[in-house]
Amino acid sequence: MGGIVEEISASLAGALAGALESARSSGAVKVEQVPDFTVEVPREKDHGDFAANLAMLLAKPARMAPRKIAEMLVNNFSLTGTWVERVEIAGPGFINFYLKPAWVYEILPRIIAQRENYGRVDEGKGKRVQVEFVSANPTGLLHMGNARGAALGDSIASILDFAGFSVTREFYINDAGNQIENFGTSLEARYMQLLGMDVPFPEEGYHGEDLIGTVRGFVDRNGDAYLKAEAGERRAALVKYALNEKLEAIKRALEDFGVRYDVWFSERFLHESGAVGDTLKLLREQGHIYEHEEALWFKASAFGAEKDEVLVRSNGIPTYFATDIAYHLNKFQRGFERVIDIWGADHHGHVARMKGAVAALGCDPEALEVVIMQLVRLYKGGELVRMSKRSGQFVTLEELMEEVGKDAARYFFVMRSSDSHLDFDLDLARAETNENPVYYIQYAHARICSILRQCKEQGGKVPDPAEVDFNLLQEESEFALARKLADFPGEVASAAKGLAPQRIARYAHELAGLLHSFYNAHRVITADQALSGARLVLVDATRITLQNALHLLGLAAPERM
RNA sequence: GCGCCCGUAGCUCAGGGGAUAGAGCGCCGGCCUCCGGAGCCGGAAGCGCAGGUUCGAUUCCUGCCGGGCGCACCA
Repeated sequence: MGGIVEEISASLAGALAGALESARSSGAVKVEQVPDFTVEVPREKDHGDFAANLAMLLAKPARMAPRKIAEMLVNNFSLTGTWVERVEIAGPGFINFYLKPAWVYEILPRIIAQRENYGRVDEGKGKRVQVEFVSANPTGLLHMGNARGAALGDSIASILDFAGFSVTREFYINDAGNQIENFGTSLEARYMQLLGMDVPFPEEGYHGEDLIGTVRGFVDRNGDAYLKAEAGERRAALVKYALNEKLEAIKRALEDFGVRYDVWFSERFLHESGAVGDTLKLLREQGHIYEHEEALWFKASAFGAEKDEVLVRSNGIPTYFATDIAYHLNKFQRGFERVIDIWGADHHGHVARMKGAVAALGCDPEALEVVIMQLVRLYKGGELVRMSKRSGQFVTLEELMEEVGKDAARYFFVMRSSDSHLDFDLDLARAETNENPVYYIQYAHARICSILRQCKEQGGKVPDPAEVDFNLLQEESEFALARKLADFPGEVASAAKGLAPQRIARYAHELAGLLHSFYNAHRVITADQALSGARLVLVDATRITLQNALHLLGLAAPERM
């Protein structure tokens, strides 16, 4: 597994290290250690296919001019058995390797053979990793921030899976605690109001319009049966009904968005199973808890946080933080080696104390990674739309999908880094649907499919790569396309390492661009059968790679548009 | 005030210790008798400011300026 680019880079590095060895044993260069050098693909084409910085790093320890060292290394470097055509010393002391162009075409048979697995790498070595994302309160519908979290989390999970990790996608259901109490009083007020009573709506309640519809459904079923019931019983019935309805709506919306979870984890379970109490006990035994003004505090400041935090209020009710600690302990108890949380920027203050709590429980705080995503700002009619469940003003995930489509929305959310703000101009997204980059990529895929259909109609087929002469691919745009295909495994590895789906988004866009350029310059199906065969393999390999990249982002790879 | 994130082209954003910093939109000028013009080709235009580390800084560090978000016995 891994890419041809990585293989060649590694073998060149090995050969250079060997060259340094022989230069050393002959006494030409005097250094104690081989420095940590790199063999990379230079940005400039004119600087070769690969370039090494070894000579520059040796300059100081060897007390020699870098170009002089480079010369010595090159003299001790054997070209036999490699793709290297020539070596050049350039600039301040770079060693630039120029390869026989055919090296790039080695990738094509591999792609055809690996199909939907092309691009898989083994960064993870099967390590178990959990990605928890969205985890929206089941008290309303999903908004734009949740949508970004969904697109990000799902793509990160897919990329990690492709990079060799064993991934679990998890949604944490906040179905207990303070907000549920609040939810209950809000529902109760709506219930009374619907039944004609003049009761005030709680100021801090959930003002969302959707709640009225939910309660109306409850009334249709139960009528005024709960009017005379005891308040606690009434609220419990309302909450049970509403939570179920909201959660189902959330599940449906996420599924329509292309997101499927492995685990839906209930907060209530943590309370009912005694996990919260056990966790508090554990912390207390370790001496990380103290009492102050009748509340129980966690010594978060002892673990690098800014200040200590309340775990149990003076009224005896544990805080959200206490429950969250129990939840994270549970995650580690389930055997995950990496635990990744995707949070909105408004929760970033929570990171240090959560890591502190993990450390206090004897787990490795490094094993908890929190991806902070900056908030989404929604613009409509040139004005900022305030999104808040309390105010009831928000655009839901469903509405977003209706307006711009699932694929466009998902691409938009992951095309930029998570720690970059996202200005989502709804009008623009709606008006310029055709200009959305996702169509550009999908169009490239559909275009190839069209060529392959054409080929089939004419009685032809994509030949077995073993029978193809790739030396016929002499055009620059052919080389550039194949070269880009070879980059895919490396891109997957970087995206996984950086939890950065935007890398895949950009890669797919660039690959599509190269396909379009090639397509406009040259015909695939021509009278020249040998050349057509080579080009068919080239575009088929492009189709496979585009499809794999699109799937990592949860986007469709349409055969027709 | 303290903490985290961000200041890159007119706009929205990628990138990142190296040798000539990219894309989309917008703007200007071209390209189909031809496998899908939802496309292609060309052009103008940029690393907030000041120090520091380094052979080399747009990238790392410090300070400043500007923007966002946090700093509850809320979640």
